[in-house]
Amino acid sequence: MDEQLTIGELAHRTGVATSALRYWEDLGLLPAPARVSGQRRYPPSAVELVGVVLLLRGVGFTLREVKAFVAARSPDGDGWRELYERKLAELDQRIAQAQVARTAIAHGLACPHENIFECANFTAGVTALLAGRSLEEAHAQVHSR
Amino acid sequence: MDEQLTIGELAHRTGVATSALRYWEDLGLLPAPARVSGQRRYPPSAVELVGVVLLLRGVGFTLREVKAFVAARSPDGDGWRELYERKLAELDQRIAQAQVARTAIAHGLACPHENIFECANFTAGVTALLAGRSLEEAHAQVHSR
DNA sequence: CAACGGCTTCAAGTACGCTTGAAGTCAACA
DNA sequence: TGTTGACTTCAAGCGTACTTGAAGCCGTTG
Repeated sequence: MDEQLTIGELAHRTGVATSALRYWEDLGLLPAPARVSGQRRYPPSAVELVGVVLLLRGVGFTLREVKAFVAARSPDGDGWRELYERKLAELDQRIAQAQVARTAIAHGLACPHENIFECANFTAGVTALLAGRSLEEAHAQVHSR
Repeated sequence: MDEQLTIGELAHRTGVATSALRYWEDLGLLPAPARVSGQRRYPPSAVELVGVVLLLRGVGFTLREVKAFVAARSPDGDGWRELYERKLAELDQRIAQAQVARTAIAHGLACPHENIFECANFTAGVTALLAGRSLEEAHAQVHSR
């Protein structure tokens, strides 16, 4: 049936603008497809490839990271395994943070306080987040505030 | 002890650059703090406020969305409740998507295929994602191409 | 044949989220 | 008193991820 897709059809099926698809190709994110009288013709599998890009971009990876991710698989070197494991760990962190945010918002909804910051439950996750970000020099904090 | 924080101290405790804090203030994301001879002095609660911004920004909300989120709480109107519920729903979607990505990557790691797209498990989540994004007009697809 | 829709390239513009640099103020300290 | 360090404003620059516009090619259709 549909052996090959024009860029318009691919855009239609993925919800990604044709301009974005060309941009992704320029970045090396999508492989340059075959051409018929100058026009791009994509194999049906391109739909899934675009889907993977959407998925990974959607969870916070940059296009360059996504590129490394999808490109890593072709050479059967061993680098990709480490990369995948790192990405997996990053993703787990993101998920954890998203769940912290989720409970914070949910608590914000349930909590009658007008000042949300007065709720310990609300600020608990925030404080944990900050603990990993503050530039404390480890000591100098033996005597807390 | 530390009643008031300078911008440098706030930056230090949150890991956010002073330039970024000023930028956030310009956007209206952070309230303009008190001044001592021209310099900003933040209440200790500013640390948590910055933390909330970090948390929400970190899960994919834009600064304008975060602004709406934190600003919504002050007027005791009823708009904020709807906003919070919407954000909560968005967040649940993000978490779900992140988990789809997680299982996809994990499967990519476990799967010996050199072409990941040949794994149904890998593409399953992608296909679901695309289903919600494709611009199909429902009919118009009876006769393909 | 002419017009139309969809494709092509290339350059420039846009939105977001900052950072950087210049030039200056201010309090503290030698 | 002078210099140091942290702060101030303002304008400009930067990286990411695109979009938009101009100018043109190509195949189908009236």
